[in-house]
Amino acid sequence: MSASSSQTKNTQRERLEAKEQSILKAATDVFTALGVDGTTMAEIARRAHIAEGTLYLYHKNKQDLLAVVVGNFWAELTKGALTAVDSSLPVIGQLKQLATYHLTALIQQFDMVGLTYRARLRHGEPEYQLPKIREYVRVFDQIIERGINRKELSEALPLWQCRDVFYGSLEYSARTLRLREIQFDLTVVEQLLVMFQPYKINEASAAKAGPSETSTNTRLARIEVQLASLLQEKAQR
Amino acid sequence: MSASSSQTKNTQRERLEAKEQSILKAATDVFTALGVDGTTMAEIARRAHIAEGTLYLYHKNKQDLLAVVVGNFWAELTKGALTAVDSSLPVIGQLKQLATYHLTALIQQFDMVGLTYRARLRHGEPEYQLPKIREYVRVFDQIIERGINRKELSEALPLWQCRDVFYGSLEYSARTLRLREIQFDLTVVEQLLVMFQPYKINEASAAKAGPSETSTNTRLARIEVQLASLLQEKAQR
Amino acid sequence: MSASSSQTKNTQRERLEAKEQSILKAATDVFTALGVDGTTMAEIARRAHIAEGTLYLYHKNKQDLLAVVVGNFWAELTKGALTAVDSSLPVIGQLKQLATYHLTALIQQFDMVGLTYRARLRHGEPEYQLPKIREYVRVFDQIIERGINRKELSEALPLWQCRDVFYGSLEYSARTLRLREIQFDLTVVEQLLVMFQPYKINEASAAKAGPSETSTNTRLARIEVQLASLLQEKAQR
Amino acid sequence: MSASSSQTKNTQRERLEAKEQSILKAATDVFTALGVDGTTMAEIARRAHIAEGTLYLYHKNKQDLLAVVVGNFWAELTKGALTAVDSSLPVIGQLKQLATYHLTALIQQFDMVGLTYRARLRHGEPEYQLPKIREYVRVFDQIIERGINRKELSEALPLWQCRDVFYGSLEYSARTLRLREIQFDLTVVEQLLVMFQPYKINEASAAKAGPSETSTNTRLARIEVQLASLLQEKAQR
DNA sequence: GATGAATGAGTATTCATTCAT
DNA sequence: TATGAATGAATACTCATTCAT
Repeated sequence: MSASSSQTKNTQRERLEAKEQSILKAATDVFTALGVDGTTMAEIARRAHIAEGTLYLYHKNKQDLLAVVVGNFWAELTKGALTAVDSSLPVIGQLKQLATYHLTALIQQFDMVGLTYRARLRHGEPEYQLPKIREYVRVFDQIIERGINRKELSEALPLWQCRDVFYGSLEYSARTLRLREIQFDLTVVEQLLVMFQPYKINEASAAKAGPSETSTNTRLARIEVQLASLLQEKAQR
Repeated sequence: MSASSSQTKNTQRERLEAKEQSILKAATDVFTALGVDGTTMAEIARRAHIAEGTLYLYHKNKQDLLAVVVGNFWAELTKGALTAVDSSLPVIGQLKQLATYHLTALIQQFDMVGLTYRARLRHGEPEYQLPKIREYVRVFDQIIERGINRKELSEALPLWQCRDVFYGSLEYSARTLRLREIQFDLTVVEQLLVMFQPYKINEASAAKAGPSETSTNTRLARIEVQLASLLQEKAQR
Repeated sequence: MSASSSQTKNTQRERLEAKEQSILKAATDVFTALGVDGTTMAEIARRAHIAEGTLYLYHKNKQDLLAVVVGNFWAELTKGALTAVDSSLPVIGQLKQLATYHLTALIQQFDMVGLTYRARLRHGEPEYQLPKIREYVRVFDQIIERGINRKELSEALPLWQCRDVFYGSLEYSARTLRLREIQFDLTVVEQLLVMFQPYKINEASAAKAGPSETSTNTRLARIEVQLASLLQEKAQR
Repeated sequence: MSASSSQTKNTQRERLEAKEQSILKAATDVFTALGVDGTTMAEIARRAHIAEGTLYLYHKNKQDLLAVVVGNFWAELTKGALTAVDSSLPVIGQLKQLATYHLTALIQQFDMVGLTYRARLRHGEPEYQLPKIREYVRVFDQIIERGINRKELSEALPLWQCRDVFYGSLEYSARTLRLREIQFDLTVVEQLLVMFQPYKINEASAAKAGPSETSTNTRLARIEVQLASLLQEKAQR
C-alpha cells in the first residue's frame, strides 16, 4: 500500500514534471520563433496543451517564464561544454574545444542570444546577470585555473578580461556567421587562441637557449599586457 | 523677392531641421532612459514640444524612429573614431586608439547597445545590419587596409574574423565593465592587440640581423625581471 | 474669419461637451442598470457610440468615471433641493420640503445610493467623502443656520447629529420604501420633524400667555377626539 | 463500543463544527480587512488552513459565504442586543439601551455595514433582505410592542417608519462618527429618543389637568404625525 | 505642415469554481 | 470528506497610428 501510494506520488510528480517540460518546450519554441514581443501566453499554452491559467501555476509571469527558458538554455550549454572539453589535453587545446563548441552552439541557436538580452532586463536595474550564465562562464574559468595549476599558463593572465574577450568575440562572430549563413569558422577560434600565447609557459624554453625572433615578439607582447594590467590596477587605486 | 523667398525657404528649412533635431534628441533621451518598450510616441512628442501626429510627418513609425536614433549614434561614433585615430602612427597604435575610443564610448553610452539590438530586428528577417554600423565598422577595415598597404601588416590577416573579435571583445567587455562600474580598462585593449602580433611585419627582421638584436634581448630580459618582481609583489598582497 | 474660427472653436467645444455628456449618460445608465461589477467599459463605450479608448481620454479609469457619475448625481440633487426649498417659509416648513424632496429623489433613484457607497471606497483609506455630497449636505446646514439666525431655532441644536439623523433616516427609509414599492411616505417626513420640536423657539410663548392659548387648547382637544375616533375605526378594520 | 462510536461521531461533529468556525473566522477577517473584491477564496482557505476546494463543501460559493459571514454578524448583534436591553425598564429606557448598543457596535465594526450592502445584492433583484437582519430588527419591534402593551406607548405609533428612522439614523451616524474617529456620541441617541415623545402616554396626564406649554407642543406633534400616517394610508388606497 | 482627438486591436493576468484522485 | 491542480472566461487599459480640421 505504501508502495502503491509511493507509486501514485511518483506518477503525480512525473506528470507535473512532464507538464513543466511541455511548457518549457512550448515556450522555448514560441519565444525563439516569434521573439519576446511576438509571443503570447495564449500561444504558449496552446502549444503546451494546457489552459492559459495553468501557465501561471508554473511561472509567475511572462518575464519569469522567459528567464527560465533562457536559464535552461545556458544550463544545457554548460552541460554540453563540460562534455566537449577534454581536460586531459593541454589547456590551449581545451580552450579550442570550448571555443569551437561555444561558437557552433551559438550559431545554431542564435535566437537565444537575443532572448538572453531580454531576459536580463529588470525593471529599474540596468541589467542583470542570470545565474545560469554565471555557471556557464565558470567553464572557461576552470580551464584557465587548471592551466595555471599545471604551470601551462602564467599566473599573470588577467582572468576576466580574457574571459570577456573570449566570449565577446565568439558571440559577435556567431552573429556575423549567422548572417552570412556560415555554419562554423575555424579562423575565429584560432585567432582567439593567439590571445593566450603571451601567457603560455614554454617548458621547452628553459631547455633550448636560442632566443628566436618569434620569441622576442611573444615576450614583448606578454610584457605589454602585463604592464597594462599593472597600470590599470594602479589607476584604480 | 526671390531673395526674401530664398530667405524664408532657408529659415523654413532651418526650422524643419531644428524640429528634426529636437525630435531626435527627445527620442534618444526617452529610448535611452526608458527602453524601447517603456518609450511611448506621446512622451517623445511631449519632450520635443510637438504634437503626436507631427512625429509621423518626420518618421514613418516607432521602429523607424528607433532605427534613426540608433543610426545617428553610430554615425556620431564614426565621426569620433575618425578623429580619435591618428593615421600617421603605426597601425597597431591606430588600432589601440580605435579600441580605446570604442570601449570608452560604449561604456559611457551602453544603453545604445541594447537599442541597437532592437533596431536590428525586422519582422520576418532574423536580423538586419544597419548601414550606419557598416560605415562604422569600415573604420577598422580602413586601418587594416592601410597597414597592409604600408607593409606593416601581413596580407594573410583574416579581415572580418579579426574585426569580429575586435568589436565583439570590446562590446562584451563594455557590458562587463559597466556592471562593475569601471570607466575603462586598458588591459582589455592591450589584450586585444596581441591578436595582431602574428600579422605584424617586422621591417628590421629581414633587413638587419645586427647588434641591436642583442641589445633588444638584453633589454627585454631586464624588463622581464623587473616585471616578475612586480607581479610577485602583487601576488603577495 | 475670426468669427468662423470662433465658430469652429465653439463647435469643437460643443462637440466635446456633447461627447462628455454622452459618456456620462451612458455610464450612468449602465452603472445603474448593471451595478458596478456588472458594468464594463466596453458597454459604456458602446452606448456612448465611441471607442473604448476614447473613454480614457475623458476619464482616467473606471473608478474615476464612477466617481464622476455619482458626483453628478449629488450635484443635480443639490440643484433640485435648492429649488424645492422656499426659504421664505418657516424653517420647519423648509425642512419638510427638503425631506420630502430628498426622500422622493432617493426612492426614485435608489440605485445611486449603492453606487455612492462604491464610489466612496478608495484603495487604502476606509472611506472617502465625495465633495459633491458635502455640498449637498450643506443645503440642510444652511436651513438650520437660517433658522437660528431668524430665531426660529435654538442655538443649542446639535447640528451634525441632527443632520446625520435627518439624512440617515431618509436614506434608510428610502430603501425600505423601495422594497415595498411605495413611492413616498409622509409619515417618515413628519416623524423626522418631531426631532426639531425641542429646538423650536415659540415667539408667542414668552410674549403672550393670553386667550389664544385657551382657544388653542380647545381646538387641540377637538382635534384629538376626532383623531382618536379615526384611529379606532382603523384599528377595527 | 456504541459509546466509543458515539464518542467518535461526536468528535467528528465537533471537528466539522470547528472547521466551519475556522472558515467563518477566516472569511470574516479577510472580508473585513480586504473588502469583498480584495478577498479571494484562496486567501480564506489559506487562513483557515484548508484546501480551496474544501471551502465549497461548506459554502456554495463566495457570495453565499459572504452572506453567512454577514448573517453571523447580525445574529451576534441580536444576541448582544437582547442582553443589552433590560426589559423591566420603561420602554424609552430600553430604546436608549438598544440605540446605545447598536451605535457602539456599528462604530466598532463598521466594515460590516459595507459587507452587508454587498451581501444584499442579488443578481436581478434590486436588493435582498437578509433573514438575520430581520431578526435583529425584531428586537426593536419587540420593545415597541411591549411598550404598547404596557400602555407606555400609543398604538398610533407608526411602527416601521419609526424603525427605519431609528436604524437609519444610527447607521448613518455610525459612519460619520467613524470618519471622525469618535467612539460614541450620546447626543445622537438622545436626539433619536425625541422621536418617541409624541407617542409617550403620560400616565400623569390624567392626574394633573394643567396643560403646560410643553404639553401643547407635544400634543401638536403627536397629532401631526398621526394625521400624516392617516393621510398616507388614504393616499395608498 | 501641424494638430491632437479618436481609434480599437491586442493581452497579460486573475480567480471563482470544478473534479479527478 | 478533502485535496489542490487545472480551468478559461472575462476585462480594464495602453498606445501606435490615423485623419479630419
